[in-house]
Amino acid sequence: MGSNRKKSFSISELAKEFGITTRAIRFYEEKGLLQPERNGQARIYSAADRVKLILILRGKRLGLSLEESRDIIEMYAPDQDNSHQLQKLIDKIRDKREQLKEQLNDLKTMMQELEEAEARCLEALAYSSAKPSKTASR
Amino acid sequence: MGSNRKKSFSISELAKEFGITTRAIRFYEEKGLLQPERNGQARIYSAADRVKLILILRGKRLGLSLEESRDIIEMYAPDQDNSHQLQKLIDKIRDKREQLKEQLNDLKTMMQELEEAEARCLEALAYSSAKPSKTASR
DNA sequence: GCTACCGTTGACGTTAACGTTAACCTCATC
DNA sequence: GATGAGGTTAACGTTAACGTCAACGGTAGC
Repeated sequence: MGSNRKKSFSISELAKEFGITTRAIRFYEEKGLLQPERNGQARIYSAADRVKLILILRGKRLGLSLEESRDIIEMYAPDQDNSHQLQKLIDKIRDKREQLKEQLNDLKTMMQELEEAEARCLEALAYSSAKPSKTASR
Repeated sequence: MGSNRKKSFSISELAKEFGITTRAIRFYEEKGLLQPERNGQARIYSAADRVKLILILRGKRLGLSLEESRDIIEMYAPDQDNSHQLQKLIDKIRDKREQLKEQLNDLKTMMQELEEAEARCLEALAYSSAKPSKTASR
């Protein structure tokens, strides 16, 4: 482990680490997903900001919109203003977990079907190589 | 049981069944995901077309693009032209399965973290209702 | 023949999530 | 003091995935 224990990061450091552009990172800020400190003009990202970025990118891999990712980030760290709405937050978390459960089912189904498709292909391949009819086998 | 055993469907039937618009269905055709028969001008969708629609919508729930869904649909039913490229197809299927595996991991992690977040919220809720300090509990 | 309903083909509008370009600042270095 | 490597804001461009008209065609019922 190495550079993970840093306390702050520049925008290009993060961009390079996660393989995205600085433009994207600024865009996430524009959309309220990040609120980095400033050193004069320049942005300074904390370790917490970096974690938020990780959450954002994971969200993207799962097909979440930035707004959904923002919601989820807020679920992790309810701020003081909202913490009296704890019950609402809990409901939101449960909703999202339900959605993820359905997504999980979709995912498993699709994986299984692809597995079957692969099996069929392998079979067809074995068959065609055993009995090369039209396309000559060189 | 019921209307699933039909052999053909109108565009509005499918739209209603899946809660999407006819415009969307025509768009999928425009993008090469569907190729319904015609009765004069009108489109007629077969049971197979309906299945493809199901795959498309599942793909969307998983965050796939229409192009990715089209690829996957082709994986299920390799056409004659491509069947001599069976090995390539198998590779594509394996790639996609690898992607889905990673997505599965992301999903599980996120679910687990949300579970923990929920637990923390519940704890905070119990604590604040045992000791109502600022916000009165009415 | 008129109306209602379902379908069609354009064609333009919209939103999300950035990409791209321009014009500028700031600091270190040659 | 010119140059280069990073950073900034502002503004327009782009792509995917449709939404939203507009204008029109077939047919079933009155």
